Amino acid sequence: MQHPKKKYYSIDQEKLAGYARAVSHPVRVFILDFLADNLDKCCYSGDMAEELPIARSTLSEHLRVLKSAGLIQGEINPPFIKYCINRENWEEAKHLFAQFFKR
Amino acid sequence: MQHPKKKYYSIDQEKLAGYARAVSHPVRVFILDFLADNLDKCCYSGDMAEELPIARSTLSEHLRVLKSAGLIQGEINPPFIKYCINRENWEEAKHLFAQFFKR
DNA sequence: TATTTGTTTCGTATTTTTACGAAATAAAGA
DNA sequence: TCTTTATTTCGTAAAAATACGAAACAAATA
Repeated sequence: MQHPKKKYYSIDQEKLAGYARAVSHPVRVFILDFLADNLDKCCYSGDMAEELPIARSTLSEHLRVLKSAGLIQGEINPPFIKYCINRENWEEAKHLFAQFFKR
Repeated sequence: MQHPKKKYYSIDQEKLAGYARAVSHPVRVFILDFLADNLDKCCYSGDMAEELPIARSTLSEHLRVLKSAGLIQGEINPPFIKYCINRENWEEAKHLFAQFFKR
C-alpha cells in the first residue's frame, strides 16, 4: 500500500458486517427464524433437517457459521445437540442493525 | 434431488438474506454509513475513495453490489455519478430486519 | 479533434463460500 | 461388545466474492 489513506472502517462497522454475513444466506435466515420461533423448547439439528432440502452435513456447516458468528449456541446432549439463539449477541446485532437503519 | 422436502424458505427470508449479503462487507457498511450521513448532498464515488485504502475499481464494484441489491441508486451526471440511499428499499430492509430481530 | 476528468468495465488471480457423500464420533441400548 | 442414532468432520469440487491495474467510456473543454 503506497499511500495509506487517512482512516478506514470502524469496529462497529466490522461487527455489523459480520452479523450481516451470518444472515446473508436464506438457509441461515430460515434456521434463525426457526429457532427464534421456538425459544421455549430450542431445537435439534434434525428438526430443521426435516424442513430443508439440503444434506445434513450442509445444514451442519450453516449451523457452524451461525455459531461462529455468535448468533446461536449449541448445548451438547449426545447424540443430540440442542440449539438456541444466543440472546446476548442477538441483542447486540439487533441494536447494531437498528442504529444502522435509523436515519 | 431424490426426496423433495415439504417446504423451503420464504420470499421474505430470501429478501432479508439478500439485503444482509449487501451489508456483509465492512467497506459496504462504510459506504452506506457515508451516504446515510450525507443525505442532503449525496456523494460522488471520489468522495468515498478518499477515505478508503482500496482501488477505485474495487470501490466501484462494491457500489455495483449495493446498487444491484437496491440499497443505493446513482444519478448519472457525467463525468460524475451522484450516489444516494434508495429510500424505498432502505425502508423495506429496515422493516425486514426489525421484524426479524423483534423477538 | 485531441485532452482531460471521474468513473466503470474488463481480464485475471486469489480467496472464500457452498455443497455433497463418506467417514468419524459419542452415548445409549440390545 | 456390537448396533443404532443423531450429528459433525473430512475430503473434495464447483461456484461466488474480492481485489487489482489496465483499458474503455462519455461528456466538457482546450
